Amino acid sequence: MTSIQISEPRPGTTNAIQHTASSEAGWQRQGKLWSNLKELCDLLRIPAAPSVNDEEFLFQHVQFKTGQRIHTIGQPFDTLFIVHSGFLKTVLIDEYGNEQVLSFPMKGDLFGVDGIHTKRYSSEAVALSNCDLILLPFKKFTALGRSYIELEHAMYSVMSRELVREQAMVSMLGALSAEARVARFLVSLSERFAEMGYSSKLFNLRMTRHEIGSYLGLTLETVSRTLSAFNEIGLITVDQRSIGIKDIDSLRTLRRLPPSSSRSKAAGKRAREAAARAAGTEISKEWNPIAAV
Amino acid sequence: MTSIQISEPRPGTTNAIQHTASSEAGWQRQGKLWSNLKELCDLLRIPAAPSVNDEEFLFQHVQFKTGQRIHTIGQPFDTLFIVHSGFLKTVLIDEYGNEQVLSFPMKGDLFGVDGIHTKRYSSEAVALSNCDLILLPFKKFTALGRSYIELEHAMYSVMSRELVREQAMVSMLGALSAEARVARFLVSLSERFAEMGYSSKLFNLRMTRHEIGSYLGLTLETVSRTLSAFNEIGLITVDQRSIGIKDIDSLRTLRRLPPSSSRSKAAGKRAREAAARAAGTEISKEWNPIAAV
DNA sequence: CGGGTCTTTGATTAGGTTCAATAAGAGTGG
DNA sequence: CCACTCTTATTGAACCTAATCAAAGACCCG
Repeated sequence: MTSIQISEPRPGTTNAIQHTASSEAGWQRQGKLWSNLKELCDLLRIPAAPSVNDEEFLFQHVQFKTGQRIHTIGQPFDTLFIVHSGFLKTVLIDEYGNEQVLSFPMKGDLFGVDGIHTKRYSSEAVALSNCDLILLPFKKFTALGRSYIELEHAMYSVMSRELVREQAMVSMLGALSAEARVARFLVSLSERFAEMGYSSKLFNLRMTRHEIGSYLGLTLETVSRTLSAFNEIGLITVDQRSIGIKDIDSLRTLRRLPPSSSRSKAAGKRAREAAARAAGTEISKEWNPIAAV
Repeated sequence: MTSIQISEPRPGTTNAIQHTASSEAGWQRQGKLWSNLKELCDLLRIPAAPSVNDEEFLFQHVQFKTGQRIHTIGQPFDTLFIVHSGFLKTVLIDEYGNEQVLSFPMKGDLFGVDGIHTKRYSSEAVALSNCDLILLPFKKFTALGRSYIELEHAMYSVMSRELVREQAMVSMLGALSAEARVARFLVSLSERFAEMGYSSKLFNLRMTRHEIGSYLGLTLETVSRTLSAFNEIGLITVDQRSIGIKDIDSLRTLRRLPPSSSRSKAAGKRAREAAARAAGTEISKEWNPIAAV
């Protein structure tokens, strides 16, 4: 959104979480200061623990501005975060300082989980827009889990969901073409926006082409070109950060023969069944990337 | 190892877990039938809950033979698995029947976690060798967690570790060249074998080139060629499934400029620091893939 | 308005896939 | 025990997708 990105002077360890809700009066008007358990569960899209409408357990909100870093790699872990509003990215940084985008957390997403194991965050989270986050002190949370079984289970569930998401990501990176990746990315964004109550047909990207590329294992040029190509064949409209979805079904089914790998003899069998459903052969030579699935 | 692979007629839902330890007498001699909590924690490489040397909680072992399927996609979830001995693979299967290998669980690894969220396994696990697995009925386990805090925390920890592993995988697929992926794969295998008490210098691959390729997002040909190339320049020796590690350090530091993506302006700063350490420039044009890190 | 960031588009290159053919094992059965 | 088959592995040659290099345009914010 803006150009500040990462520009913040790396808040020392605790500093990052000190933007308590009581500062920056202008911004906080539109955000709540505390949420109860019920709201948490709703936000996380997990069956709310009905027994715990208890008002005594409240979780603090914190606001971050575009470009601010929520936590850094190696910082001692003690808190999980739930996105109440806004958009972020989580990134890994290699020894050359290159960023690898891992996820784009948005409303209802949990992040910080990677810190549990080593007691230090293994990734970095940055606000891509002004954000309202809910703090989940891990100790407090596990303690609560012991009293409220549903909550504990919810935690497992959310972590499992994250794991499945990562698996899907691995699968995508391992097996899909550039166009298919971009297409799926758009579809998943569209669906997320729908869930959040925004338009699924017209929305603004909160991240740069570079960040999308990193997330999808592509270069920013390829992302840009692919979006332009989708635009030309009428699947979407593109104007900078603004995306209009014109043909979600084509986007959803767009793919190309996996770059190979995969196909196993066992696959042969299953492929035949699948092929039946799929009906119609694969893609012509021309620029017509839409498989008839 | 053998050719049975996946050939099993897809055990109906419950069938898969019915190889109770009391069948197949010949094989079970060499495996334990039950493990206590302490052994579980040791196996999982997590700080053992010292208070729970309790002999009353025992977990059943189950044996699987090469090629047998432990669980299938969509099968109702109720059990986690810990590998006591043997080698497996977990795979996702797309609509064309293509396999995407997600992991190669071995001694001390937990799998089945992806089933928690949807109550159904989202992946399939297959034995690549004869295996001895420990069953962790999820209900029983969470119940125990409530009594033994350390155990609950251990579960979070292991799940977090899995998540970090997946993140590393995503990062690798998104940013590393084919040679670097294969090199890292060999290094991680070597390290795992060392942990398990085997030789880190000479070992047999338990999986096919095809499976490695799927895991690394490459074709089997590329894997084969890369191994041959490593062999030629003396990093390893290869003879079919047998791998000899000759220069682990070169394998560990081998990489190539990320295919792009990544490099951000912020990276510029960090890159300079990193470059200092890195000292020495990148790779010559010739086939000399070893960076001087 | 000016500098910086982000995006688009073109031309070229190259890493990795694809197709194809051969070889090497492993298991089976006569 | 050897022939036969099936799976797995190796290697070559051609092709193609996506990366790289380069340059210009759009947008944003001070």
